[in-house]
Amino acid sequence: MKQSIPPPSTEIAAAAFAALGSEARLAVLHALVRAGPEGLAIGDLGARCGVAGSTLTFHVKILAQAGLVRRVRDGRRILCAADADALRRLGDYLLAGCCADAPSAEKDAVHG
Amino acid sequence: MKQSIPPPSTEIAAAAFAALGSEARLAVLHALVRAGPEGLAIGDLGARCGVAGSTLTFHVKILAQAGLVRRVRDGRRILCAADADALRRLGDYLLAGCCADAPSAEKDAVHG
DNA sequence: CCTATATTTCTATAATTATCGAATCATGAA
DNA sequence: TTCATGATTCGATAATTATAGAAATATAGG
Repeated sequence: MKQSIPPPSTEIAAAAFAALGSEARLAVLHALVRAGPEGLAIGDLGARCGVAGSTLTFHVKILAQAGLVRRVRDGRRILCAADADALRRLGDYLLAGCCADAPSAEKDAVHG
Repeated sequence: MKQSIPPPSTEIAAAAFAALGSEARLAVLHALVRAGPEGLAIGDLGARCGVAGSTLTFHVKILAQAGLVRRVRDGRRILCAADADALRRLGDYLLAGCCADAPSAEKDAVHG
């Protein structure tokens, strides 16, 4: 059963999409999604994506501020993990309200 | 049955997300999704979103180049409509390959 | 052809974003 | 405390993006 989740404001959704709108960050997120709930440390991400540590910090912070990635300290490392629920919500946002304003079509259908 | 669709490259997906990463464009897209398959003309979009015509052309072009919106001429107007399939694919992209690299968890599950 | 309407192109400008090295901070170990 | 490691902050720079007015283009109608 699908629970009802408040729709994010346009502002928040746009920030989340903007966070994904960079090849570097999308690569980071994809690595985290593939890594699953245990996540990866910043350093591991840097090794996989080939960018400087300070750049990684920059990108991960943007993903975290957008609510798509969570960070927890583990010793001297920071473990990052993708927030699967947030990603699902964001995906659902894309077609939310589909056809609600359509003049003659059936409402809430997903048009093709 | 869900048909298998080739995953977009990181580059293409990032461009699509970047296209959505603007409040103005997200408002445009949302209006088009709500309008359904018949779509809306540039001028109608301008009226709803309160931006100048040249700015609308700019944003709609970015959405179209990202493959999220289609444009067809109708007399002296340009009708724009959201591409629901593209939006679905983009939503699916977010959790694609989920947990594939996880060390001990079940594969392809959506972690929470 | 002339006019009106709808959209696009051109141009300029303001604002934001991405990148990385160097220095700094935080943690754990000897 | 000293050292090593992992991450962040700072500062500078290059590149991209958003915005809109003015001029140009496209279409329809008289």
